[in-house]
Amino acid sequence: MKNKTTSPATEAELWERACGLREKTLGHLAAEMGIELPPHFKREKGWIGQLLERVLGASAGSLAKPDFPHLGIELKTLPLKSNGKPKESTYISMVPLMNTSLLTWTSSDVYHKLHRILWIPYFFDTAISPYHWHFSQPILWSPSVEEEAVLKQDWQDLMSLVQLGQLDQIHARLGEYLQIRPKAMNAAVRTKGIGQDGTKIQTSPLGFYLRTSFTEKIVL
DNA sequence: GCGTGATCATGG
DNA sequence: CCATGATCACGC
Repeated sequence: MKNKTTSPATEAELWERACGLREKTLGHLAAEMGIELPPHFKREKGWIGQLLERVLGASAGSLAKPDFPHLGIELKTLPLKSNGKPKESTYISMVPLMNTSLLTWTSSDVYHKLHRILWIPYFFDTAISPYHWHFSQPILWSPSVEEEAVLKQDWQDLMSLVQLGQLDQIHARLGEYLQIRPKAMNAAVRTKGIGQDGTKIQTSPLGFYLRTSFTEKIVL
């Protein structure tokens, strides 16, 4: 992708740009940026997110950052079903598996990423070409006090399993708003973690995700 | 290998 | 139909 928008100076400017996306099609937006949809669209799972980074002027690439560092705002695309509800869970960040003893909720990646999010919803529909998919009304969101209390509890519960060497007991059914699922190229990928006896083991990389039922409350 | 962007594909 | 567990692409 070639064209890249300059970074928005203020939250208001970012919001203006985001609202300009409303009702636009994916194909139209790509054309404006001088790029084409990839031929194997299904395999390029992050393509829309990366397009929006460019369109809205987010910081480059895969650095560990909020997408808009000076604004403290994270950018997330959100696929919607035809009924307007989210189709998928939302990836937030990797689960730290080593050296987590001093980590707290407010010092965690999850806390910082969820502090403020610009959601760009779009209608996901495999019955038509992705070229014709429409963006919807953007949402600038921060968790309520009540929501953050639950998120914090989920994070603490899940992280305690990580710290206690109980990785084998972690699965996606745990957590009310937050869940942990694999996050890797495939199931053969290994990283270091804490095992049952407290020693270092090789294990699968994991990620924190927001449940679809939680993001549904955001878009409704 | 790790972290960014996520959705895919199948079993229940 | 749906969430879980698995997977895809890319930068460095």
